[in-house]
Amino acid sequence: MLEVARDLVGCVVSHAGASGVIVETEAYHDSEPACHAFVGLTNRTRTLFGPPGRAYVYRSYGIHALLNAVCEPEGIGAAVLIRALEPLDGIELMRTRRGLGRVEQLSSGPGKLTQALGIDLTENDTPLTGAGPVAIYPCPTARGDVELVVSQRIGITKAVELPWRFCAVGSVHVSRRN
DNA sequence: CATGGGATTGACT
DNA sequence: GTCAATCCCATGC
Repeated sequence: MLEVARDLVGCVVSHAGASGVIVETEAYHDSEPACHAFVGLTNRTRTLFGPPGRAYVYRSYGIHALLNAVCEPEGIGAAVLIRALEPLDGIELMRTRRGLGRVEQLSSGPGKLTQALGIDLTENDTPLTGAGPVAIYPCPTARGDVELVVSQRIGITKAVELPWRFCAVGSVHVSRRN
């Protein structure tokens, strides 16, 4: 799971005419209380405990949709939260969806990037492999080898100490800089 | 069936 | 720096 979180930085996520390069991720696992799957298998966490390579999308604070990639085998509740993107294609469409002009603010946060890509709860439990509406794949240009900085996860109240956040060094598109 | 708490954001002091 | 918006869902009565 941590390996997936590291590998996803530098990959491309695309949906509905827009795409971006992942510059920030966080890992979550059912063994620690910050993870939704910590409470066990419920209707909400069904996707998390399902097969890997699918999207877990949920509503945060009643307002935002947050995108995760489920990443451990079926029966283990673990996922990687996609926290920020560097816009790649469909930037005008992203601007329209976000109602903003500045590229640095189009997708520099987990709620912002789903809005920019047009992702909502209907994409929950769909495959990320290319067979579904949301696709994640390696960056076509030589962007794969990114230097990472590891830190504590953001915006949570439990298991705050785990160093499970991964950011691309120097990116101006991460949600919060060091 | 009622309640409370978020893996956030943007507006405002 | 503070704070409200807003809804899904797990929990408890």
